[in-house]
Amino acid sequence: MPVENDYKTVNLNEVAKKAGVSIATVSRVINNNPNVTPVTRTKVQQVIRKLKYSPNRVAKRLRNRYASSNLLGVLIPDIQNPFYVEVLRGIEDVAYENKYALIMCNFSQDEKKEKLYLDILQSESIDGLIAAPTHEHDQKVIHLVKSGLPIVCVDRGLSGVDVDVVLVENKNGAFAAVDHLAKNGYKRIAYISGLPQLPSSQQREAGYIEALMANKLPVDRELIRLGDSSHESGVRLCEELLNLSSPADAVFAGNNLITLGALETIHKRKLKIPQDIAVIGFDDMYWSISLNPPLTAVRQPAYEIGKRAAELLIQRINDPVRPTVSMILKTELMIRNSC
Amino acid sequence: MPVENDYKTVNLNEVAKKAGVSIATVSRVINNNPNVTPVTRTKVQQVIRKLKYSPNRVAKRLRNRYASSNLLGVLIPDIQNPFYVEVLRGIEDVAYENKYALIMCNFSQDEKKEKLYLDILQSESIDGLIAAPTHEHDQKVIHLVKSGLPIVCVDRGLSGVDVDVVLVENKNGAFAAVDHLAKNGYKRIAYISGLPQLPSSQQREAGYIEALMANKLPVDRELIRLGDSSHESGVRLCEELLNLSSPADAVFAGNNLITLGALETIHKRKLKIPQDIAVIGFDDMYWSISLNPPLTAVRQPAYEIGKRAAELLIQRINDPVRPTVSMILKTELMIRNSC
DNA sequence: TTGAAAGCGCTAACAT
DNA sequence: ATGTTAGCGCTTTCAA
Repeated sequence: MPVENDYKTVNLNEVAKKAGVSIATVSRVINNNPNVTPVTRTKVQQVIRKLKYSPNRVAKRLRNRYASSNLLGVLIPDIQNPFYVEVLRGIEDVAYENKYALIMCNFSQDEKKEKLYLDILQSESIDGLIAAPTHEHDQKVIHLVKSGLPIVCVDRGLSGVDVDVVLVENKNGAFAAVDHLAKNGYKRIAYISGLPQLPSSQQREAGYIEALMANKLPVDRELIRLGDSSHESGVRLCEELLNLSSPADAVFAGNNLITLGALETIHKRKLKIPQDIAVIGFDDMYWSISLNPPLTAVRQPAYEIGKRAAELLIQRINDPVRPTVSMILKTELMIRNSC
Repeated sequence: MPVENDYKTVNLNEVAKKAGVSIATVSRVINNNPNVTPVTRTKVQQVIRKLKYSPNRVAKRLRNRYASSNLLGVLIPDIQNPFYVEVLRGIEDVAYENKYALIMCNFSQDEKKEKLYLDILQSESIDGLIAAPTHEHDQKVIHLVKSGLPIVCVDRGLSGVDVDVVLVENKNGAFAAVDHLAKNGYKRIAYISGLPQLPSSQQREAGYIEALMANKLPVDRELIRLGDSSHESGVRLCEELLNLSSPADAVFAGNNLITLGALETIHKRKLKIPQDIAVIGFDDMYWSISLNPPLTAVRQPAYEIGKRAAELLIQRINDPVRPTVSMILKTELMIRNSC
C-alpha cells in the first residue's frame, strides 16, 4: 500500500499570498493575460521564481477539459522492432517542435495490454493518439475514433470508420522483392509472414503471390509460413523451411525481426548466403550493410511515416472537421548482397 | 488553436442519477468498498456497463494527490540504442505486472529536452521515475530526488545524493574486452568513447587503460577518440583511427551504436575483420551472430537492469524510507569471431 | 486592473 | 448502508 509521499508542491495559493495578490492574478500572469499591470506582473514573476512554482497540469486539465493537455498518446505494437522505433523518432521530432509530450505505450502485440493502455490513455485525457491497431476491426480503437478523439493510424488501417492513416505500399514492395528474387533464378521462394491478421502481412503475401505468378512460378502453400512477427518466429519458421524435403532456395522475410531470426538460423547451420539460400527482408536497418552478407531489403520510410502521422494528428487536433486523408508512402528496394 | 473536442465522457453524476443513488455510492462500487448492499451494487454496475462509464483518472489524481496515479515515468537518453530498448522491456514487464503504466520520454541526449520532459513528468504527478541522467551532476534530477519523488537511476549514478541505482561493472567489462584483444596479439588497440561526461564512458576508459598497462602496452592518447555515443560518431571516429599514419589494429567500441558505426566504416573500406582490424563492442545484440563476422562483445544484462530498477522503484514507492541500494550487475564477454 | 467565487470529477470524512 | 459535502489546483466569468 503506497505511503504518503511527503513532497509537497507549491500552488497558486502560496504564490498569491506571498505576492500579496489574488490567485486569479497569479493565474493571469502565468497565462500571459494582458490585463495585469507591469508592476504586478513583475512582482508575481519574482515570487514564482523564488518559490520555484510550476503549475499543476492535472488540475489544469480537470478544470479545462477541452483545453490542451499537450499530451499525445502513441500505441506501439512492438518496441523491439527497429521499424517502430524509427517511426517513433519521426513522431517525436514533430511532437517536440509543437510542444507536445508523448505517452508511449508498447503493447507487445498483446491485445489485452493494448486495451488496458487505451483505457489509461483515454482517461489521461490526451489530445490525440497515434496507433497501430492489432487488426482492422480493433473495436477499442474504432470506438475511440467514433467518440471524436483525434487519431491517426500508422502501418495498419481500420475498417468501417473514417480515420487518417499513413501506410506504405506493402503489396508493391513485396512484389519488387520477390520479383527480384525470381529474376535472379530462384525457384523455391518462401515467405515468412508476420501475424496473419495484420493487413500488412496480407498485402505482402498478395505481392509475393503476384510476383510468383508474374514469373510463372508455382505457388506452393508449403513455402508460406505464418508467424507472429517476432524474432523467434523467424528462427523457427526458417528452420522448418530448411527442413523441407524440397527446401526453399530463397526466403522473403515479412519484417525486420523475422529477417534477423532467419539469418540466425542460416548462420547456425553454416549455410552460405546467397549461394545456399538467398534472403531478402521487408524493412531496412541502418546496419544492414554490416550484416553477413550485406542485406538486400525493402526499405520503408519509417521516420517519414512517423513524421507525417504526427503532422496529420496535430492538424486534426487543430481542425477536427477537416476531411480524413490516407497517405500511402512508397517503398524502395535496397539491393545489396544477400540475393 | 485547438478547437473543442465534442466527445463528452460519462461521469459519476450521470451514473448516479440513472441508478437512482448518490455519487458516493457509485464511487464505493467502483472502489470495491464493502459498505454497499449486493442489490445496490449490482444495479449500479449495470448502469456503469450500460453507460460505458470509466472513471476520470485526472480528477482522481487531483483529488487524491497522495494516492497512486499508477503512472511511472521513464527517461531514456536514446531510444535508438537497442540497449535502452531492452532495459525498457524489463521495466515494462514489471510495471505491467504491478498495474503501472509508463510514460516514456526519450530526450536524445539533449539536456534541454530532458529538462522539459522532467517538468512534464513532475506535473503529471507520476508515482515514480526511472532515469538515466545526462551526467552525475544533473541538477534537475537531483532536485527531484531531494523533493522526495521516488527515483531509481539506471546506467548512470548521481553524485551527492542518496538514490537507488542499478549499474553494471563497466570497468571490469572494458578490462575483459581489451585484455582479450591484447592476449590475442593486438598492439594498437583503440577506444572509441561515448559522451565523455558519462560515468560509464569514463569507467570503460579506465578499464581500457588498465588492461593496456596490465599487458605492458603503451597508452597512446591518439588511439582514444571521444564521441557522442551515436552511430554517426562511430562511423567518423573509426575513419580517423584508420587514417592514422600508424593505424589502429583493433577497436574497442564504447557502445552498441558506435560498434555498428565502426563496422559500417570498416565494411565500406572492404577491410577484413579480424585480419585487417579486430573489433569488440560494449553491448551485445541479439543479432550479433548475424553480423559480419559474428561480433565479440561485452554483454550487459539490459533486460535485467530494467527489471531490477522497476522492482526497486516499486519497493520505494511502497516504502519511501527504506535505505537506498546500489545494485551492480556483472557483464559477460561473448567471444565470437571479430577478434 | 483586480478579486471573489463557481465548478471540472472525484474521494473520504462526516452525518444520517 | 447510504447521502451530503468539502476540497484537490486551476481557469474563468462576473463584479467591483
